Amino acid sequence: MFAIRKQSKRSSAKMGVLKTPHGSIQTPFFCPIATKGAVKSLTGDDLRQLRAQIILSNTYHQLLRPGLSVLKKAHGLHKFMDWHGPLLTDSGGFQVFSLAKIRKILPEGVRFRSHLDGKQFLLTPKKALEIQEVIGSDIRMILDVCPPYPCSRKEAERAVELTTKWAAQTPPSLLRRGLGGGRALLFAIVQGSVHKDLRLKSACELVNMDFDGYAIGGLAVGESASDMFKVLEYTVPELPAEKPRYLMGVGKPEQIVAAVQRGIDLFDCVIPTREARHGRLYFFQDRHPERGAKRRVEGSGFSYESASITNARFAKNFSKINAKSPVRELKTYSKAYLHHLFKTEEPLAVRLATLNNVDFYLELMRRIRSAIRAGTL
RNA sequence: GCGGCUAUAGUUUAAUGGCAGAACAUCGGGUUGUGGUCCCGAACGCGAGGGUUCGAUUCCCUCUAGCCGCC
Repeated sequence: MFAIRKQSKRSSAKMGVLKTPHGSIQTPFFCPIATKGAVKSLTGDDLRQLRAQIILSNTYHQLLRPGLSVLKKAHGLHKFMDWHGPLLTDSGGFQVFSLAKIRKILPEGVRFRSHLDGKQFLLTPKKALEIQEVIGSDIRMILDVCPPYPCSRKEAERAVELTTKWAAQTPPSLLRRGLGGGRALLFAIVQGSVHKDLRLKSACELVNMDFDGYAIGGLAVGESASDMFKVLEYTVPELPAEKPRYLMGVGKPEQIVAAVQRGIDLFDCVIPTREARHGRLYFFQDRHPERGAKRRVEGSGFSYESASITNARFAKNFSKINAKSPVRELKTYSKAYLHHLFKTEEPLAVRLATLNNVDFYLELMRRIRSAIRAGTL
């Protein structure tokens, strides 16, 4: 299921292959986000052109729209959206955090009042798995409670308690490993905010249940980057290295590199897609890494910049958006043209920017994997 | 040519005899398991001249320009 091909001697970074029903994934990898069933503005063909390995969707949002009856009739989200590679679904646990105003945490699950029509419904751990079954995802997440930051110690304790309790309700048939090659993978999520004892407790309890992989949740919700890495330092070693480790919702390129070095195999983040829609573009700076590089990524041998393409300096910059990209559009259009598209609010602007940023993140992961292979990370 | 109305930021405009506000545009910053084309910040202005007044963008006169009528 998860085979480690190379373990770094310099750090906890490792390279491997993760098998899923819709294909194998080279690790470490990054999931572009398709919460509502599309990586915003991109098609399935676009994702193939980008050489995406896997994408992420969301239980809560898929339940609301299109809803289970449509998804059943569509024979799952893969066919519906023309994406035939691996698919990961978040459980709805993040909406406990992001939609805090319209939900109530109960012992048996989370009661949401739909942000679309006000209808109430109860999302239980069992229901979350049933929805993910209908979606047909390859990697499924246990419903968790993602507390805000800062939060009281009591709130963090309760989040761990419920997350463990709900994980323990997983039907045993879903946990038996090695049965039927086509079985979806099931991951549990470690909580505990920034409290070491709670994180260790949460990790220990979940690891004993023998899930296919383990996620670290409740980070990148407002705490400082150094607090986040402190949590990783003591939490990651508690998670078995022979199973994939997933840092949810992270992050900036340098944070991904640093997390890989600490033993993380899998990431997702809205940064590339959301920032693309706001005109913030990511570029590698291979030619002049010293000059003008906004960020140098330690230990990885590359520099990058993120810049607002709407800045005046791009108005007459006729260099290609990305001459080296595997994506035809990025090799064809200039930065000046993309600048113009944003200034005039042409929808094509969002699409080209999204292609660029997803391409950047996927290339980042390819560079990380080759650095591990080369022994430099 | 005559009469009326108007003139405030690049644009559209608000208010005021005592610090001239906004929106869009401009310039810059932000965005972390997506309720998001969003959030934050900056620069930029009283058509010209004269008068009244302690003080005029505001009241008065002249000019200039624009709009609307009438010849």
